[in-house]
Amino acid sequence: MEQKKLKLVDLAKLAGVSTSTASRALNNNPVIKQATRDHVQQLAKQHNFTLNTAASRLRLQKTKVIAVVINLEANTEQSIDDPFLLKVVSDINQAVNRQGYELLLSNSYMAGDDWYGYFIDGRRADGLIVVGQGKQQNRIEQAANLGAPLVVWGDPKTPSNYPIVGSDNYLGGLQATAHLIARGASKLLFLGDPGHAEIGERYRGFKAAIDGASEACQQQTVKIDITSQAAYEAINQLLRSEGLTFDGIFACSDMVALGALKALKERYVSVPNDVRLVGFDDIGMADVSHPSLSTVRQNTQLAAKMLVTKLLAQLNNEVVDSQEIDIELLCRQSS
Amino acid sequence: MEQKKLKLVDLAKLAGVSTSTASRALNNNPVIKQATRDHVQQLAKQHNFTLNTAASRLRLQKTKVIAVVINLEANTEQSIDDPFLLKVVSDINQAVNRQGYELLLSNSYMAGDDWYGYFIDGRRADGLIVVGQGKQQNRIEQAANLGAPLVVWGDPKTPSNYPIVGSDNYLGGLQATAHLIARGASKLLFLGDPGHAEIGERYRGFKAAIDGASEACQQQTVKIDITSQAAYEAINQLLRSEGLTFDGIFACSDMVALGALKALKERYVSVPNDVRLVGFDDIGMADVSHPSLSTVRQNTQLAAKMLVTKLLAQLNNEVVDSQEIDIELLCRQSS
DNA sequence: GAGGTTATTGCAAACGTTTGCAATAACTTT
DNA sequence: AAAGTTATTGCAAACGTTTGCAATAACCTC
Repeated sequence: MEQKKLKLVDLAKLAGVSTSTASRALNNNPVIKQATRDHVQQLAKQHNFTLNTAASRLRLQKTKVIAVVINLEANTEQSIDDPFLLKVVSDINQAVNRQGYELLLSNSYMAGDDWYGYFIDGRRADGLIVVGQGKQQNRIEQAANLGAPLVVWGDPKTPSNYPIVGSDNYLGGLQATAHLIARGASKLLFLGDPGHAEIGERYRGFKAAIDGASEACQQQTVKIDITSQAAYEAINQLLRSEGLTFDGIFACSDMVALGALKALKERYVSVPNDVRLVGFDDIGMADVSHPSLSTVRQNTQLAAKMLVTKLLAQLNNEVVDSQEIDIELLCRQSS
Repeated sequence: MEQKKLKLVDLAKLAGVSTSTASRALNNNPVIKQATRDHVQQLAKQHNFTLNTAASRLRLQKTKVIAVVINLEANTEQSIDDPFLLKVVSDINQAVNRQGYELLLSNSYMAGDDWYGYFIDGRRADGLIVVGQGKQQNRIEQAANLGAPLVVWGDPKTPSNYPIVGSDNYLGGLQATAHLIARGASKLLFLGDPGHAEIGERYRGFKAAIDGASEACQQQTVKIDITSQAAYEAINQLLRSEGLTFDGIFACSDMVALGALKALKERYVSVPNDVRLVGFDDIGMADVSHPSLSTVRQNTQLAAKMLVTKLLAQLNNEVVDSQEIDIELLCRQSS
């Protein structure tokens, strides 16, 4: 069982051909006679031969690996726990695999600030997918400027020298808020931090919906972190100090919405009767929550596919640009 | 900006030393004079020099990479969406990084069946962390037998030729169920598939608690997949066909518990008054749910640390064995 | 200051692939 | 059957590190 690792030269010897022929045969190079190819390949299978990727990468100067960098501001040292982000990563993993690439999961802890050097020069990956635009995109910009093949999951409306794939956050915010208004809400609350790129767009949509409403609406914004905990506390606090000053909430994410929902329920504010609530993302829990959560669904699967496609196009020296993914308003019980 | 990649030999030239000295200097080899080391290192920083990992790995015969294999039965082609599993991966990522290793995220789609060949022989990683024991562990066994450094997140009680790290599922099930009984439940329902390794242990704990109860208890088991959807449907179905035949549920996971909770609420079964409910995992949502979900907390952070520690020990040729992680029963509103 | 010891550096080989080019084998064509 | 083509294979170099060993430089000791 502890047999010596079979190298290409050994396989070649077994097949009675030279190393070069063996190599070409494995890569199905048509210059090699079909019979020889079959023979070598069959032998390889039989001995479960595997190429040494280190050697192969060194020679080819490419890795067939894509690095996914989780780019969170505060959480640098913490593990992420927003299920939505993890879902995005998982979908990217799928998409990457389907293209025959491997996925190196990384973050700034490992990569430091010089992503180009670390990943590209360091030959750890052929390209980068950055998840989370963050507030400061200087590291991304730098990597892009140095010529790193790179795509970002974020807000596509952000002007940038790199392609961004993401949902139409503006439209999402607009539709969600318009929906709240249509359902009778007139005192609207935005829950989230407009300083964040994607959320800022959702906020713009929120305001646009209010501006465009036929009836006059009040509005307020509570700026919080994107966690259910923060939302829970913020709503609690607000209810305690000001009472029920709103009848519609557009939460910047489902986790935030669910935190708000909990606070509301605990204080016997009925959702959707007293307050209508819409979230963003459509995480699995949105449907399971009670009342089920109306939300703006982000098509992460399609997005992941686009991200990878655009990245591979860059590896192919094509120029690609940002792209918006359609969102879908899901009206469930909370609104 | 599109400057040529600096190689070690170039850096050496800049520093006025030989390649070998440069190499040793970068690795802080004490055989090199301190001044020289400083000089080279400073120069490296200044030019953000990065070693070519492909070359380095080829030469060193190790990668400084750990592969994490998501080992799910059905979902092979689907992206995972159980937030708990994703949390585990995220925590492993942390732990791996802290040890200076990178994380290759993989699954059977890429790796095929011969994990030893693919990862170890293929020099893609130095060791494997398998997440999810699954029902059939032949692939794991095979890899372990071939000598792959490998640890598994699963049920540590399973006899195996490889180390397993996981929670004390039996005790968790026991405590959760005993807690339900202590709170007055006597008609108990187990929600989950006992055929699955870890869940089987939870089920054993469930039964043991009932056997050990001072009062006689009824019990029933509803075998479902580990999804909130399945739980929702199962409970709905059960209520419709049989009515409320239980007053305590031990769900094999939080997602399952939350699915059940939704079904109960929709049918106006009060939790915890009519039915007491305990889940397993302590995902973020457990606390945010309303009523908040009592559950058995799994210490994924500690587990991740242990997994990595044990894997590195194996790389160091030490022999390690399975280990159980303490669980903690969290009594919240649902029970 | 000669001989011995130790601290520091450099030479060159090796890790296992892939590929340009040259060489051979197998066919055509006349 | 010789000469010209084309199909198939092999030789050897290259990818960029790391490291055993030999070489040199620096330092002692008497």
